[in-house]
Amino acid sequence: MAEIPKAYEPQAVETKWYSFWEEHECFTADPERVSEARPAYSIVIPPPNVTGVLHMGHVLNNTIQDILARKARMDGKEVLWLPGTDHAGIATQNVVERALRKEGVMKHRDDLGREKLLEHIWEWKEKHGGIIIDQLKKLGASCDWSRLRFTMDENYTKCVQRVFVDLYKKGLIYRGKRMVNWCPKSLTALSDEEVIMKEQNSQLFYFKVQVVEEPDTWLEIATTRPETIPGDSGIAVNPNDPRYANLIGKHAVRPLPVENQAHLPIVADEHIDIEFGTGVLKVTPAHDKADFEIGQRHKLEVIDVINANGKMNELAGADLDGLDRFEARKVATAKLEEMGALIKAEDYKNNVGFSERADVPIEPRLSEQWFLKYPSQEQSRECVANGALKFYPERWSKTYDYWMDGLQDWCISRQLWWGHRIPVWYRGEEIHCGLEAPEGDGWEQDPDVLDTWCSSWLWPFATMGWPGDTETLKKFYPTTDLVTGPDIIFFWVARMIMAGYEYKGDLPFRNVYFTGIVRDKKGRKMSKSLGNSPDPLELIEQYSADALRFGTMRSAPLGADVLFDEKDVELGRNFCNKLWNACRFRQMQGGETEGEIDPTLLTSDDRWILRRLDQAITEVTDAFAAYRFTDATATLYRFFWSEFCDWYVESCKATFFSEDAARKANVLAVFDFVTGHTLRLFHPFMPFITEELWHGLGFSAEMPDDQGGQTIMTAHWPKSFQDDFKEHYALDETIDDLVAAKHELVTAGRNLRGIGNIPFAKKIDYIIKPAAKLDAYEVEVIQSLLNAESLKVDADYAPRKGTPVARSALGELYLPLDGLIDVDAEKVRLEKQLEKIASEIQKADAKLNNPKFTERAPEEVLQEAKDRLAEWQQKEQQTREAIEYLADA
RNA sequence: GGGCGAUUGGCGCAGUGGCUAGCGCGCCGGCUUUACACGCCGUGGGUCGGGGGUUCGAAUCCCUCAUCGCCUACCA
Repeated sequence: MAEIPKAYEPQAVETKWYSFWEEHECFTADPERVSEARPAYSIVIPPPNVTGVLHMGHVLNNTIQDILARKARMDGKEVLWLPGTDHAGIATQNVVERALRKEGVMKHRDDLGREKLLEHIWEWKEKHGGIIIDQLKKLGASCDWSRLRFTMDENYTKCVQRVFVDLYKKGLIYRGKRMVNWCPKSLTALSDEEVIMKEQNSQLFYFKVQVVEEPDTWLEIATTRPETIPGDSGIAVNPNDPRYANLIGKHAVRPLPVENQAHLPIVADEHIDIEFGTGVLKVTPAHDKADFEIGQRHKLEVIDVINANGKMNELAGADLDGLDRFEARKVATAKLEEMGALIKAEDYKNNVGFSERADVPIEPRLSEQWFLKYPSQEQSRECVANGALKFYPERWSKTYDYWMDGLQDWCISRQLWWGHRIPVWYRGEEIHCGLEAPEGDGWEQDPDVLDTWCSSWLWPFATMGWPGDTETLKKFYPTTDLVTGPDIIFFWVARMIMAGYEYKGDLPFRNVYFTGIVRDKKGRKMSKSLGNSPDPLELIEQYSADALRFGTMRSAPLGADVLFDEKDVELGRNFCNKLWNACRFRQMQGGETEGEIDPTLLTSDDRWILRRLDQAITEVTDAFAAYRFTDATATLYRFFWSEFCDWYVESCKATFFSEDAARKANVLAVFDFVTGHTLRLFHPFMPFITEELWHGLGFSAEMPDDQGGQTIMTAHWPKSFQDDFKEHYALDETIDDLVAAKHELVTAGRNLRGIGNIPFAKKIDYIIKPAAKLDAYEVEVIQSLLNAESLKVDADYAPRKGTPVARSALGELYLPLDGLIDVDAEKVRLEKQLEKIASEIQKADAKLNNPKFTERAPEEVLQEAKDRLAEWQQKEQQTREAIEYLADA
């Protein structure tokens, strides 16, 4: 047995064990090992962006996955945790382009051209793509790294293309000219999910237009976008609006001087909100989704006045031509005012869609794009509704269902270079969709690439070698659990489910655990600009990975956001230290670990801690089954610190310092039994320190060597004790009462020192008057826990009236103080206590005097209430006596 | 506009019909007690967001109001 060093040095220990696990292939999944006796457990990582660095969200997410994977291994399952990274189209291209501009390699991507830019991005990927993988290893992630995947691996790319071609042939993918969300900065179309609505402090401008047929009539219109007036091709009112009924079918003239000064038809459309503004809408079909649809209904002209880059064009008129859209808004407003058409401008809050990546307002734009009609919609809705696929917390299934109910076709083409190129070729009017370029000359491949999510929605099976019918796929698909954030429920989760049904005929995972969002302790979202996002690597450096994991899990309840506080990590660190020192203390006692427990030598404390351990095993195991990791950590914390260290270990000291070798050996055996179980219960949460201590205490010697290494990783998950075990060791309930009474007496006894302000270190003499015969062992332990010089057992003890006393079911514990008491302070304390007792008695009385209660409450509830009243009355009597005594003193 | 969630001691949370509403951190007081000051011992501190109802009994179930958060939405 190697000696456990005095100070825990996590950095060296963590590196050592991670290498050990990797060398011994502890993370490797082998489909051949899967059998009835050894079921498969699988989980695919939500692939982080290949250029990403580890943040607190990853820590939370991957710690949970690792906990699940490690627990599954201890349950005897063959575990595949499949890792990988995502090429993250726009994000990555942005990052690399920015770097290249900074380095002066290019000003704009057109300077380099497609091929060259892609070379640079690949180069970047090779250089930085491994960073986050190394960081996950630091965290302790037990992924099967031999299967590391990337969404632009050759095989993966083939999957993406194959699916595209298939859906094209099924008629589910089509090309069309539609209104899309256009990002004027990235110069690409975006899906609805990539647009984030943000509330803006805007202005609502009221201006007037003249009705052509009735020159005396002016219509007032409210708009937030006066710069698009040149793109207006109609005026719309609600058909049920009496104010404007007589104008329908007539025309109006734009106030802005533009080349094309046509008369705009006034149309009636149900979509117009009578209440809003003036109830009159200017219709700009080219620059607003709703307007486009109104335009379609009334055959209005589409006048595109904004270019792809967000600048106005010549159709906007000479005044606005070439201006940025926001600049143009100011100019247009000034122009309206100059013309006397502006009535007023009022402050107004509205929601504007922003590009998720480029963070600029998106521009609705008519554009030729590829769209996808979602496949397997019915099955995908059904599996969540009927519980075949479970969401944790369950309430997200409503969100899911709501979205599935209103599915809109997905715009999948992106005007980018980094990504999977669309497998379609054109030659004149001809079009070819296939895995290979068509035969013959003159074919041009579509320049666009696919939305990133258009590859990641295949992740669960594409990473397992699909479309080949591989062993991995057969054994590990569908996966067991998916751990991800609810923010990508539509982006990713829903789409994976649909792809899973469409291509594997089965759901992709059975359970989805939605983590909360990691916020700072003030509840704010973590962000670079706020600077409130700690670097997990620094936290690991300072506190250890185990501390970070435990601290995070301890404050991350299922279904709630995580308010991250570095204090939590500190607590994790402190806990590791406690664990470490408790094990060190064990080792300092010497003795072998293989000691068998002799049931005849078990003390009440031994039995009690075994019962507590059994309880902890049940609680932690149940918590796992319900994905309640916070509960599991709370149980472990309570059990190990409050029950094992604070009471059991302290009780053991009486034995350890005694001369009784047999008794000592038996306590050590119990101690080892408990720590052996505890380390295993902790292992999923704190893999490194538990492995170190497992070896340090010599438990590894008991391990089967079936994976080329002796490791706690494959030790069996503790099971709740069987009845025959409990019987053999006499672990019956009566133990709990005895030990609880003992603890109560000790705590109360320690409190007696408070009366005279006697420091705990001072050895003093207590006298105990036992209620029944008290074991010599119990007396010894109580004396030790009280740090008493002596503890005299005297069944006939007749204390002087008012001697401080502590009581519990075990008996009475006296501390003769002989004039050390501060009479006044003590009196105040007792008076206060009396008030509290009186109020409790009143409550209990009221309850028992209520005939409805006494008639209808069940017998045991009634009895409890009676007992409680009696208890309080007794306390009242005792307190009165003490006060009386003080008055005499 | 619709939906979801939250509201319990200073802070973060547990507690879904019945013990005196718990826990962690913090606060306060005392301790170099033979593992651990990243520690030990102990004390305070809450009319469970407001109001109403159901019930013998409500933090817990129902109604209502308030505040906060999240998601969703083509009110320009």
